[in-house]
Amino acid sequence: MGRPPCCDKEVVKKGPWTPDEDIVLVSYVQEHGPGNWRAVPARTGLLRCSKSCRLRWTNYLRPGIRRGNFSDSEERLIVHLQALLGNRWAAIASYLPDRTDNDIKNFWNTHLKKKLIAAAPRANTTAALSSPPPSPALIKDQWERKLQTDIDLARRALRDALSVDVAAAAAVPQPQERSPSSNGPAAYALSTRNISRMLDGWAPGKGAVAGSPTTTPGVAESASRTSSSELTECSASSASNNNNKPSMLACETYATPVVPPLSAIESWLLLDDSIELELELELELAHEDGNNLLDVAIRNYAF
DNA sequence: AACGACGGCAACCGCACAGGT
DNA sequence: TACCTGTGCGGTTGCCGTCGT
Repeated sequence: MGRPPCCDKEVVKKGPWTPDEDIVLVSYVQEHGPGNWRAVPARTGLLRCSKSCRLRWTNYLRPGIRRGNFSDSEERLIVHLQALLGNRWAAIASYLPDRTDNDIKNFWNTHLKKKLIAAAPRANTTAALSSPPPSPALIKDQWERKLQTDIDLARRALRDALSVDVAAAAAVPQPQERSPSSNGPAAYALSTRNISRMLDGWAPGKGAVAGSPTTTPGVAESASRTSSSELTECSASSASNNNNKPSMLACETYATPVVPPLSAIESWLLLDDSIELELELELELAHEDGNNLLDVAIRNYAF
């Protein structure tokens, strides 16, 4: 299988995106929906690689993205999901639909990793959070196969848990909106935030998947959890207005992604520390005993 | 005030995979 | 079935702002 043709054969611009480029990209996506990224540079005149366009959209311009401070519950959720799923950031991000995988990855690498390392003296088992629990009884291949099975089972059960817990959705802690005063340093970042904000009113038209740049099962799960959100087509004609005003988004109605009902999973994931240590120990034992992660979780937390 | 070290984060790179032909 | 193309994903890089000296 050959490597896909890369844009670097052409003259492509690299580096930070400018507000003008963002507006061009946003306008294009409004009109055509996300996808067919290969056509974007050609049809918009952007001197950007198609991959760069996609990345810019999915990680920054896409509606419904929340940036900035991670709440404590988000932090703990990430830690536990990372322990379960490993560095599968897209899968982890599917459980935090308003966060991008890139954001979560960066947050993990810059904050959580250090935090866990700093907390290591508290419990040696914390190391298990950043790497699969090694079992002397299992050789690497066996371990990996088993891990994959465990992940699949865990994800299925998480999905089930989420689907039956709608009633508890109200209990989901709402992460704090980042205040404008805590914005990043760059004035440009501010402007892109504004672009993102103005896109809150936008929902893709037919054939476009709202806020779902990926087709991974995890995202599909995320999408299923937003099924109650109302999606309405936007007026394509509005996209021709390029004056960077919110009014350019002439959607009749729109829906921001519904925060998924996470209380059941959170009640399991957001354990207190003492329970957490017991669980980690048992998870290691479970691997040696041939049990799966989910059995342990169910046995302990019975969701 | 100037400079260097450090940290955070946006963006890039390259591989893997899925779907179409 | 094999190949091609588009897209997704995780790892890594490099820029830029902040902090300390």
